[in-house]
Amino acid sequence: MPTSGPPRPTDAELGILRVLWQRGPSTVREVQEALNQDKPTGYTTVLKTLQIMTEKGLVRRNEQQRAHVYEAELAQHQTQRQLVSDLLNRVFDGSASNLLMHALNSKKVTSHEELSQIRDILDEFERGGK
Amino acid sequence: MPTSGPPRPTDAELGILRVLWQRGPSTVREVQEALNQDKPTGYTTVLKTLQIMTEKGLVRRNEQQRAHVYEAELAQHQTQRQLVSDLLNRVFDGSASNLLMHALNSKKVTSHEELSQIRDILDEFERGGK
DNA sequence: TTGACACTACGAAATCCTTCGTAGTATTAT
DNA sequence: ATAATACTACGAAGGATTTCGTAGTGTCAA
Repeated sequence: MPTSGPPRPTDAELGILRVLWQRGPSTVREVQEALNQDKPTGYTTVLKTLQIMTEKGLVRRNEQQRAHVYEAELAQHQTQRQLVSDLLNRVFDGSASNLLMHALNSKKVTSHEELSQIRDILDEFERGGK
Repeated sequence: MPTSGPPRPTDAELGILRVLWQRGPSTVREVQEALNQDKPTGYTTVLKTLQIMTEKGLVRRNEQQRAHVYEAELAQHQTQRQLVSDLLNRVFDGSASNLLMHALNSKKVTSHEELSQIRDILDEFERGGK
């Protein structure tokens, strides 16, 4: 068994990861400016958090340039899977149907497109077995 | 606008809420013994956490008896909705289909019953508009 | 070369989370 | 009545999270 991957990211860490997924590898400055669109965040706050995330294995750091370049260790979909799996177990006793029901109900609107997209996923899933 | 409800429960708090949802209104002792099935937990640890949860509005306390009786402030389904809505926004950019896909993939097995149950939910949702 | 500027490293404060020990009070059994 | 027992309240320790200031160092233009 391989070593069991990075831990669940905290709220602030997730905010940074979202930027990295969207922008790709980025400097502290770039991340900070992206976060500032939403909410004022000090430069050294972002720096420190990224340093901690490096220790945790949530991001990887390239030190070739003076301004280090950070990138997410896991792809977005891997973290998404980790977090939804966590919620499924901790809150929904593993019931995916229950989870979906609450997801649909919690949204203001759900388009017909999205619903048929979900049906496609179900078909795919039922056929492929996997 | 009404005051915006209790905060997101932490991990330990969620463990206690699960017991309260399952057992109904319970004393500290009862909660502690239930938690001990899974993982050794000190009595005063449970007590203290329940006191904090009372301050946060996560549980309600009935002090009629010497051993106070606690019950969850929100029904299980309300908290489930809160948490899934949170995850949907913070991690999935509101895409329910994306969330479902990861939920299905993250499970070891998904029965045909569960899949058709999910289809029922979709039908219900599409028809009712609600 | 030297001053302005940008970047990293680090320490530390403020808050939260989790855990547990101790003190105080009430109940129960002998 | 008194000792054992059960319960609440409270403080505090230890760790994690989030934030920011300061120091040190490198880069670049005038």
